[in-house]
Amino acid sequence: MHADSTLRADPGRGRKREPLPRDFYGRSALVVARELLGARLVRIRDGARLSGFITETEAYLGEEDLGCHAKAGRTVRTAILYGPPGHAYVYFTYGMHWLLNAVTGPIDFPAAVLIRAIHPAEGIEHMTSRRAGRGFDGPAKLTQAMEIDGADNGLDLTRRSSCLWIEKGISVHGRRVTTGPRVGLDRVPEPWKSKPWRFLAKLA
DNA sequence: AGCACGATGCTCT
DNA sequence: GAGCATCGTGCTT
Repeated sequence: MHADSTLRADPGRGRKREPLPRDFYGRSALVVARELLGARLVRIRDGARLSGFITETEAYLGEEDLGCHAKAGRTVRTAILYGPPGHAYVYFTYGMHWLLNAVTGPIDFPAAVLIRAIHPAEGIEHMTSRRAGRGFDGPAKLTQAMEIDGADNGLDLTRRSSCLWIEKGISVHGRRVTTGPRVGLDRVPEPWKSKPWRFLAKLA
């Protein structure tokens, strides 16, 4: 049984199985975070497709946002956030985890969308074995399942040659979207701590 | 079902 | 040297 069978097909137009274009990412991280719900995250590994539908995202918006890494300004680590949209920002945290973001908005405005969870679709066996059967709902869980790490930092998500991109997936109706405060920002001051910039999709 | 905690190393102060 | 956009285990309820 294929996981796709539980999800309705995308009725929208536009080419599927093609990386989303640069202008998709060139908008506000808030818009991109919402629009990425239901999109298909694709990873090519050993010539095979691993993919999953994005079910949870968070937006991080500029130097003013004290939850965003760019709050410290332009550094070696955050330089990618100031570059063109549509690139991967992959960073290491808690001494062992890699987290995947998509850079958004115009050049010189540091913003990104964190991809926090996927509903697996292709290459499930491969991803499950990477996870020892422990699931994909968590930003470090999906990177482990898809073998995404620091080597992927800066990749252009609009190019197939990156072996990492995002495609049009299924459309997620507004009724199935919920928002809330971003996770893990306990020591971030208000109002940033409580901004409802986390987006969750209930699929099928 | 929920909380506390340790693992483990990079980044910025 | 402190803090971290987390996870899995183990213990309590």
